[in-house]
Amino acid sequence: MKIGDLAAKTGVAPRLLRYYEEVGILHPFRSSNGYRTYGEPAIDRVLQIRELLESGFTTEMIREVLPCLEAAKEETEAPACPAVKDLDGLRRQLSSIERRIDVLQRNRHAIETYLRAWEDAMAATPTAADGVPVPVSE
Amino acid sequence: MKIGDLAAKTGVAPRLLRYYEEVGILHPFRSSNGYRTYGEPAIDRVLQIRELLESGFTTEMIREVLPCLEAAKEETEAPACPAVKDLDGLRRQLSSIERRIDVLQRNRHAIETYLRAWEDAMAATPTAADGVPVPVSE
DNA sequence: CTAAACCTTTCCATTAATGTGAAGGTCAAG
DNA sequence: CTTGACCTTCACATTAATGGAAAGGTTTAG
Repeated sequence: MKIGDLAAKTGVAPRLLRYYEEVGILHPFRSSNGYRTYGEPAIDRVLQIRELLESGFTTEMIREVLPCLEAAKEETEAPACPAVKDLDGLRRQLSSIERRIDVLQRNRHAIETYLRAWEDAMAATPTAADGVPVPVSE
Repeated sequence: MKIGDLAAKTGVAPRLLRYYEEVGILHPFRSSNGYRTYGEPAIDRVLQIRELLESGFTTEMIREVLPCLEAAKEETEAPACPAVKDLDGLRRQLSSIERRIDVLQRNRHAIETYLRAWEDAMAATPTAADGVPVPVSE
């Protein structure tokens, strides 16, 4: 698969696929003409990368955790050794992720509460066309 | 409270406090000499901003949700009206947050699994000083 | 064979968040 | 009144992620 094909299948611009290689999170082969060549697994890997980037990971964090995320997918009982180099780094990543889940959950809850209050108010109150409740004089 | 005090109490550089004002997520008063003046609530607000930034929010997202997060804290039954301008934007933020929680949880789980497998392997296997399991010939 | 549609590398631009320094105003302590 | 520690604005630098164009090689279709 050439870079354009992978771009088409993932919706990620060729420019970015080259960038991901540059920062060491994607490792295409090269065919004799110098063209990058990707296998099928690259599709999932790129989608995974996008997902992580959109969730606020940096490419550096991704470089650390991606090998282990992929190793975790293989049903091998004994862990393969890709990320062995820094087990502690991995633990730090893990607690960073946990902190962020926590923040996200707290804020999700606050927004839900706020939205629900608003929706209740909308249901109980005459509203103008723009959805803003009309003040009720009493 | 002047900018240096707030910086000291939050651990956030004055430069950044000015930046947060510039992008509209922090709103100090000005005293007659032109100095920025912050009240006590600014401390929590700044800490909240840091937390959100570190969890991958942009200042733009923060500008959208912060008023409502603060409104949600007040126990007022009827929602105050700060973020009224874009209730739909808020719903989009909410589902974006939910997507991200999802991604984070999936990856937390994968990393936990991987780490646990590694720890088990370490416990069951002779290890060298650097913590890397020694291959056992059989 | 040629033109279109790929691919390559290189370099420059942009946005967000942040760091840093210059040039100058304010204020409190000595 | 002067000095030092603040504060102000303005401007430029940097890093990460991304966009884009230039100049040139390859491949495929006609």
